[in-house]
Amino acid sequence: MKKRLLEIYRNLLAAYGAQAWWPGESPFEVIVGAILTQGVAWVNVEKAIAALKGARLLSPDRLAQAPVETIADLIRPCLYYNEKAKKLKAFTSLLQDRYSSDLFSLFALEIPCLRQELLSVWGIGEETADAIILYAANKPSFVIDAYTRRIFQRLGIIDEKATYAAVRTLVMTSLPADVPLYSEYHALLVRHGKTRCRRRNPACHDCPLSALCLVSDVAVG
DNA sequence: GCCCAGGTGGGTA
DNA sequence: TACCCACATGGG
Repeated sequence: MKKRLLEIYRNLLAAYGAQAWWPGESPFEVIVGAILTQGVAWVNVEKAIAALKGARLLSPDRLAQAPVETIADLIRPCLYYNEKAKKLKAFTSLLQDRYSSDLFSLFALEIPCLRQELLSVWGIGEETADAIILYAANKPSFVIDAYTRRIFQRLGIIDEKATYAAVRTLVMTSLPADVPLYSEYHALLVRHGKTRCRRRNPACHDCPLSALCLVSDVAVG
């Protein structure tokens, strides 16, 4: 499996080049982006982050002090802005209550503890937690998203019923725990997914991964 | 007008 | 466990 996953990685890298993820000027900005991007295109997140910056609210303390209504209004371009304003507050509350608003105290935890701590926050699920661990804390935790599942499914690597944990474990037990590798791999999967493996698209023929596909005639969707 | 985008939580059977 | 729904903008 290791050989196969690395082969996929190399093909994607050759086809699309390095993706330079995650865009963000600070770890906190990465976290905010990770929450705001839930179920929404990144262009919308950029607008929201710009608005938060403009209002000088892009820091744990400032965000913790700001009313949810104010935050919601600023992040309106993102979908579900009321929900997401609450999620941002939930995270800053954790940071204040348990880590004296110090991000690096939180990041000092080992990956399993850090992951549990993040998952305990309302609004942070597995994908968001792993994105924060990988791209903000710079620790090796592979991010599984809808594209990853779809692509691996169409390649015949995973079952459509595979759980998040199962896919993540498969990848993490096969690949070395390497932050640059995990970062780039996830970014490339998203890039490929956007280009080729959208929900309604038929199977990938004529694509960088077609030679690696174990399934001859993949079902749509 | 329609589809869908770098998800999560809560409710029901 | 396994679905189903709410959340509710903006670009192609």
